[in-house]
Amino acid sequence: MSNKELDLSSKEKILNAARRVFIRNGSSGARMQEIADEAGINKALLHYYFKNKEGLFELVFNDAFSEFIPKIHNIFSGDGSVMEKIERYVETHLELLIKKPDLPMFVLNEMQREPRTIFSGILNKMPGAPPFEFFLKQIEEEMKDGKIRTMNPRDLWMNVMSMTVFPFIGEPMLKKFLVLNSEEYRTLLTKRKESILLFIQLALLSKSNTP
Amino acid sequence: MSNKELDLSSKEKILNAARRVFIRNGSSGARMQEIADEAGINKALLHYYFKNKEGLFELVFNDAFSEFIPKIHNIFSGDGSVMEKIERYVETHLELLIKKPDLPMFVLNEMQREPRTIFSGILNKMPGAPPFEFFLKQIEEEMKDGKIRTMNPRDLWMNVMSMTVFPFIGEPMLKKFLVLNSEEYRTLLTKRKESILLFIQLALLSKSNTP
DNA sequence: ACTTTTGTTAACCATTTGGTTAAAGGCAAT
DNA sequence: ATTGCCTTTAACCAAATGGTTAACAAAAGT
Repeated sequence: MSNKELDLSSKEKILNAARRVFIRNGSSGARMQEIADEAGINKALLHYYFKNKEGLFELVFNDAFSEFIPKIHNIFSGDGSVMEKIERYVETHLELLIKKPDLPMFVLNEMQREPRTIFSGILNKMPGAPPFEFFLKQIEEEMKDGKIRTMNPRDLWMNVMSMTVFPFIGEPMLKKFLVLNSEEYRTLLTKRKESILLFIQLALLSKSNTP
Repeated sequence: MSNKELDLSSKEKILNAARRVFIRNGSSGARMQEIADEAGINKALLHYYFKNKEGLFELVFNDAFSEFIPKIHNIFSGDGSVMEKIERYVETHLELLIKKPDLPMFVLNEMQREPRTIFSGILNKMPGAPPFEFFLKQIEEEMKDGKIRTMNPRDLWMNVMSMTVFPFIGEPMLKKFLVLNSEEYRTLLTKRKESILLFIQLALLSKSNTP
């Protein structure tokens, strides 16, 4: 239990501890006793406030999306050119990722394991097809109009998300490949926005030189 | 136990089962009994051939790198321009990833949890700094010579790896964003090589149009 | 043939782990 | 003070889990 939490309600202390432990150890690696210890309360109190491990996990997992989803929804439902939306997405997501760098590993790992019934509830809170479908069409339009270079819109979008998120998931591997220590790596991440957007602009807006 | 394994030695059957179970459930989610069942042998036999869970995990984990590391080492120690090396990397890695799509999630997830002592052994089998450092210098050279566009070499390399690996880790999320079902997604992945390389070539070789 | 070594199993064990219980504190309303 | 309600805890429990044992089966060596 961190010092700042001393005056929080027990329920809050538990939730915060659960968040840390689940994110650190994963759903199956997390121990209820460890959560209780880290919250500074008795283990029985976990079950007083929350049904069971699964229930506590669901809350933590759902909460992991709480900031992300509305912001994303906002960006892709709103106005703006493709490039503007990409810029806003990269900026917004990077900001979240730097605040909570271990969230995507946690989320994607748990999602891959079991397409739980749980997820039906959560993923339906996701923007769902409409805004994304619209964005993909918007990309096609701009390509047809010659505003950006023509390519598979889904590949473009896959590239944007990959360059944004992967550095936070592949850190241990990338550090090796880039010959950087943790501090240098973190510094690199803080300058990541400009670097991603430059790369995308070059691919989408420059005059082709290749066959 | 799959049909093809009926005539393998028990040790091999165990290793194969362990691979599947560890990759499916992670180190902490895997159960020795599940491995035994999936191998079609008695649980005690696990401990006859392998010291314990940790030891079995190590073997599986190490083996996950066995194909990757020498191929990578080969590419980056060999001759060729930056663009040629990138092409060979993307092609080689994609080929491995399509064969074993769930390996990067497994590996990166386990690496992030604990910088285990185990890893010292494995990661030292990694090419280590030398070939990567050389490649980064080679990138700088070619940039200085105007052969490819100038940017932070590490950002470039981060982008290349991200676009290659992330689609295999972020599948559940990307499927939502791209409005694709599993089959369509897999089809997209098979055409991924050309799409990544096009994107990189545009960014590195085209004439700039932007401020 | 028989002895030794290797492979395999059912039964067992100790510990861990998620979860419960019953009792005790704390505290506001009466 | 007493009642009743919410909070918190120590002790406890049953199931799951990693690992061991001792006996049995199958090869291999002689």
